[in-house]
Amino acid sequence: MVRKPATLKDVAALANVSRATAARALNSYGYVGGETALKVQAAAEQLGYRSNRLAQALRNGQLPIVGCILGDIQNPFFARIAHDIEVIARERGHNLVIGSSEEVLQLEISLLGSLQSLSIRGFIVAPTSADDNGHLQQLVSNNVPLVLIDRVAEGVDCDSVVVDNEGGARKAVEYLITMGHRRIGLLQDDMRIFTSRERRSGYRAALSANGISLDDRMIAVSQSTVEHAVDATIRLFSQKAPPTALFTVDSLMTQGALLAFRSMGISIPHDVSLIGFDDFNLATFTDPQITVVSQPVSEIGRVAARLLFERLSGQDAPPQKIRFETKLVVRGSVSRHSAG
Amino acid sequence: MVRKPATLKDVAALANVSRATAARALNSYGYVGGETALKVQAAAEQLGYRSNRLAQALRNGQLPIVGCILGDIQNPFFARIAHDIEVIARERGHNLVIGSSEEVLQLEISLLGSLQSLSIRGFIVAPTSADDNGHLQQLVSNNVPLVLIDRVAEGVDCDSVVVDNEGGARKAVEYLITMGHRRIGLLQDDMRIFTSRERRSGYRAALSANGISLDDRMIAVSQSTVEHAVDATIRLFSQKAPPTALFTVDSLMTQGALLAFRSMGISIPHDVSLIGFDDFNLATFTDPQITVVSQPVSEIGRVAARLLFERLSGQDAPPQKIRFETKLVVRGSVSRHSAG
DNA sequence: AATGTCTGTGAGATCGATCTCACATGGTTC
DNA sequence: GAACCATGTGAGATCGATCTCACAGACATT
Repeated sequence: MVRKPATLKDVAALANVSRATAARALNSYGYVGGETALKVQAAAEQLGYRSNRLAQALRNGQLPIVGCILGDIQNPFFARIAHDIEVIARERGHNLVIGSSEEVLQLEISLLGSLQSLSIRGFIVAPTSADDNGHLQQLVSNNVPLVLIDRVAEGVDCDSVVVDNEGGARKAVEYLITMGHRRIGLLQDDMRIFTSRERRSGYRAALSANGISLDDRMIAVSQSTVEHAVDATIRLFSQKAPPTALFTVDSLMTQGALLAFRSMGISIPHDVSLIGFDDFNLATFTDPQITVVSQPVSEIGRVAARLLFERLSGQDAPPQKIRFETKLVVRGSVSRHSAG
Repeated sequence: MVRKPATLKDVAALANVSRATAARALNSYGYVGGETALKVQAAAEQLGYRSNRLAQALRNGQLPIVGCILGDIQNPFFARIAHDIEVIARERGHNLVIGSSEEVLQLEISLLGSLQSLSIRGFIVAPTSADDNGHLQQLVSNNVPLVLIDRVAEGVDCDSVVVDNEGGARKAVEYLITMGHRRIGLLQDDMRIFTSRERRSGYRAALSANGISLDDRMIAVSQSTVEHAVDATIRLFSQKAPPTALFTVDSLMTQGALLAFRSMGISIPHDVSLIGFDDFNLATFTDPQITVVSQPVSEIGRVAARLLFERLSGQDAPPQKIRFETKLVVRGSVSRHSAG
C-alpha cells in the first residue's frame, strides 16, 4: 500500500483553515494570524508535510533543477566539473540532472529536448559539435539560461567557460620543437569537437612558426576513449618513419598512447617523447612522469555554475566569455632529440 | 522576451478542436477521426509542440526521473556506475538526477528528501551509513522503489547489488600471509560505511584463521580521499615496527598509499607489499603494477538499474539481494617476505 | 419505430501549490 | 457616524496534460 504523502489540503483540513491560509502560514507571506500560523505549522509537522516541488514548478513555470550535458562523466575531467556544479547547485537549493552525450550530436539534441520539456531552469553543456548547434541557438533565442563549458559553439551567443586550447597546444609543441623534435605526432579526436580543432590549430601554428611543414602522416584521429587511442597510436607508430614525439589532445588519449607504447615496447622518453593535454592523476604515477598541459579544472565547473546562477537570478548582462590560461607542466616524458 | 513554449491548448485552438481531442490525437488513445488526427498533428508540428512532462507528472503522480545518490562521482568506481545507470535510464525514457552525499549522512538525507518532493520515480543509493538509515526504511515502507548499491543498510528490506567484500578482503590478506607477511597493515575508511566494515572483517578473518593476532597499530583509518590516505599511510609507516604489507580498502586510498610510499622513499614491492581493493586504471600504469581485488564494476550499475526498472514496472517480487564475486588480480606489488 | 452499438467529440474535473480577489472584522481619523 | 485603513481569511482561478463522463450522430438490429 503506497502511503500518499500529505498535501497542503490535508494540512489545511487538519488545521481547520483554507488552503490559502495554510500556504500563507507555511511560506510566510501575506497576513496570517499568529495563532493560526502555529496551528498550521503543527498540522504540517504532524503529517510530515513536504511541499510538492512539481506542483510548485508547474505553477511558477520552473523546476529548480539545472541540466548538465557532458561528453561522458567517466572522463575525470567532466566528473570533476559535474561534481563542482552539483555542489554549487545544492547550495542554491537546486538539483542536478546529468546526461552524457557520448559525443553524439543526436543524443545531445534529444537529451536537451527531454530536459527542456521538464521546465528545467538552465543548462550547462559541453557541446559535441562546434558547428551543428541550431538546438543551442534556439535555446538562447528562447532566453533559456545556457552556459557552455570546455567548448564554445559557433553562433551561439551565451556565457562560456573554456581554456586557451590553442595556446596550450602551441606551448606543448613548441617545447617539443625546442627539444629538437621535428617529426611530431598529433593524436586527436573528432574534428567536430571544438577543443580538438583548437588544439590542432595550436599544433599547426607551432609547426609553421618553426618552419616545419605539416605532414598528414603524423596525425591520427580516433574517438576519445583509451581503447581507440591505443589502436590509433599503434597505427601511427607502425609507419616506416614514425614520429619522435607525440602530442595527445586529452587525458584518455594520453592513457591510450601510454598503453600502446608499452605494448609496442617503445620506451618513454628514450624512444619517443610525450606531452598530453589535460593533467590527470595517473600522470604522476608513471615512470617517467608525464609532461602535460594542465588546465584549471577546479575552476571551470565552479565558474560555469556561478555564471548560470547569475543568469537565473535575472541578470541581463552581455554574455561572458571566460577563457582560462593553460600551463605547461614539465615532468619527465620529453627528452632531447638528437637531430637526425 | 521569453517565448513561451506551445501548450496543448494552443495546438487544440489552431486545429479547432478541444483539448481532449488534441490529447487523443497526439497520444493515440480513444476514438479520433482520421482527418482530425492529421489536423492536430499538423498543428502540433507547426507550433513545435512538446508536451510538458512536468504537467504530465503532476497528473499521474510520477516524474520519469531516477535519482542516484552516491558518495562522490569523482570516484571512478561511482562514475562508471552512474554512467551505466544513465544509459539504461535513457533507454527507458528517464533522466538521471545525481547527488553526491560526500559520505555525509545529513547530506544524504536532505538530498533524498529534496528528490522525493520531486515525485521522482525511484532511487539508487549507495548509503553512507550501515546503521543510521531510518530515512531509507521510510522510503521502503512508503513503497518507493529503492535499490542499494555497493553497500547494504541494516534493516532496509529492498533490492541491493553489492560485492563479496569480506571474501575479497580475505583473499587479499591470505595471499599476503602466504607470501610470508605477518605484520599486515590495513588502510580503511570510516567504519560507518558498509564496505569498510566488511573488508575489515575479511582482513580480521584472514589473520585469525592464520593465527595472527590483531594489532591495532597496524590499522589506519582515514577519509576516502587521496590526500587523507597519504597522511594516514605516513602515520602508519612512521612507526618503529611498520607493516611489511598493506591492504587498502579502495582505489583512492591505494593511490594515497602509493604517493605516501614514494614520498617516504619506500619502494614497492621491495620494502613493502601492497594490495588494493577495487581495480583502477592507474594500477597497471605503475611500476610495478598493483595487485588488486577487482570487482565487476561494469555489472553493478547495469544490474541495479535493471532491478529498479523492474520495480518501476510494477513487479512485486521479494527483494533481490545480489552479491557479485570478487577476484584477486595478481600483478607485481607483492613480494615474498623472508620471515623475520 | 424503437432500441442498441460504434464513433467521434467536448465540457469539466483532477493533480498540488500559489495567487488574486473579495469579504470580513476591528480600529482609527476627521 | 462616515470614511478609511490594517489585518485576517476563504473562494476560486491558474499552471498543462489527462481522463471520465456525457452526448451526438450514424448505422444496424429487432
